[in-house]
Amino acid sequence: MARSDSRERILDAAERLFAEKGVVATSLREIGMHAQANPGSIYFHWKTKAELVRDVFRRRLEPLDAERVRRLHAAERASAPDPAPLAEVLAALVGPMLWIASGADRGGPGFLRLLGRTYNEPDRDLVRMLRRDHGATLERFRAALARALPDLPEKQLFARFHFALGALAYTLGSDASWQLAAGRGRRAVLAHDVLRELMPFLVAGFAAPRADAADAADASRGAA
Amino acid sequence: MARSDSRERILDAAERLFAEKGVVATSLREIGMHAQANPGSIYFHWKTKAELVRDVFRRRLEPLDAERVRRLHAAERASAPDPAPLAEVLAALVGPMLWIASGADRGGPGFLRLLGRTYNEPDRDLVRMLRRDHGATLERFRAALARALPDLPEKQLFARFHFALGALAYTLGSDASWQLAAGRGRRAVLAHDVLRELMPFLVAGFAAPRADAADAADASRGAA
DNA sequence: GTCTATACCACGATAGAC
DNA sequence: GTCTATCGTGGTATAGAC
Repeated sequence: MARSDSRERILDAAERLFAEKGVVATSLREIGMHAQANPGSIYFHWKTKAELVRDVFRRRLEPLDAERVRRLHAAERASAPDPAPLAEVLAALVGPMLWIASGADRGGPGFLRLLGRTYNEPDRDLVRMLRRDHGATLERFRAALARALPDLPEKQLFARFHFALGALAYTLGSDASWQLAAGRGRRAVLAHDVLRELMPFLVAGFAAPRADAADAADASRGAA
Repeated sequence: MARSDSRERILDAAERLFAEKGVVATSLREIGMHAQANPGSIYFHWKTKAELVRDVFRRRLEPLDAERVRRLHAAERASAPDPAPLAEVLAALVGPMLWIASGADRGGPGFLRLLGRTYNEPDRDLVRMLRRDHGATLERFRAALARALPDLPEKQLFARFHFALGALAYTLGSDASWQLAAGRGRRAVLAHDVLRELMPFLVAGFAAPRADAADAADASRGAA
């Protein structure tokens, strides 16, 4: 297939370069070079750079979203009529990333890194696009967490959900986290370790009691 | 003072634009326009764009670092000869951000947002510069956390420290978190609320037990 | 369907008038 | 100390040969 051949090569090269240097800093010229395709030929497959970016993410996120929802539903069925327990919901959110990390045909650790970085990237349109295409899945998890923690006020739940996504995104995106087990040399193993460490941290964080008055006063005290 | 006048205006404009659109996406022309200064005149004060960026961060981070270290030392003196307790160390790390958020002359919530975004920005040199200039403070906190949690293996502590920084960075950087209490309209109040919610989440996360075998197996189970 | 060549523009940075 | 003018580079995107 002459068509899909070049198209996939371009997507692969773009994914790798985006993960390394960021989306905005990667030029179409560079993508073309690394894909052994001509920069100009990218415009046969996509109208603009933004649409190429969209497809780079969609190719990986659609299976990831599907797997997350599948595991969430499985957990909910297993515990019905009670809501799925907190640890199960979080495992359905985080676990499929190990599945991503362990398969090069699913993007591997490189895509996880790209994903982590991009969620916090200051490109308005890019984040907006991600939210439009894949926000529904996150909303399902927010709702499942609300059912698992019926006593936690909505505002607190929302805040903690963001903390969890932040811990996930930053850890996957940061260089430092990939050096955690630098001795081993293999990145897939590393992502596995990091994500496994994340689970108890998140479970405990979500289950934490509210801040009492003393803590809050202490935290907000300014300079002398 | 003709000198510091324009210089400060440029720093202010750069800070605001960096927070809105990101460092790489902001041009010197744009900074000059918003600062009511000529793009070319920026090169009188700084040799390159990178040095301007460095100063934008340094202006805010040096007081922030100093305040963090001051509060950490205060906590350590208060509990000596025992190590400072976990909650106190975390409060010294997070609390001074409220102090930043509450003062426009210290950058306000805008700078917090910039800081949150930049820690995850894929610009290698920028992150490297931040680490070189201000990594020593974070290292002090890592060491203080190790003393507060002597039973937690170094690798786990390192991972959890990254989770905490991630939750902090993402929350401060994300647009969504700033809409938490959109009804109130005032951003400083909002940053205050968000950071106060963060404290119990982090304390519980750091104090969490290690993952047991069952959890780990569950989290790593792939697709069917 | 892919390549070459190129238009067009904005970028960072410099030189020199004032 | 600030401005204008401009250079060279490299970005996205297009036109048209093959």
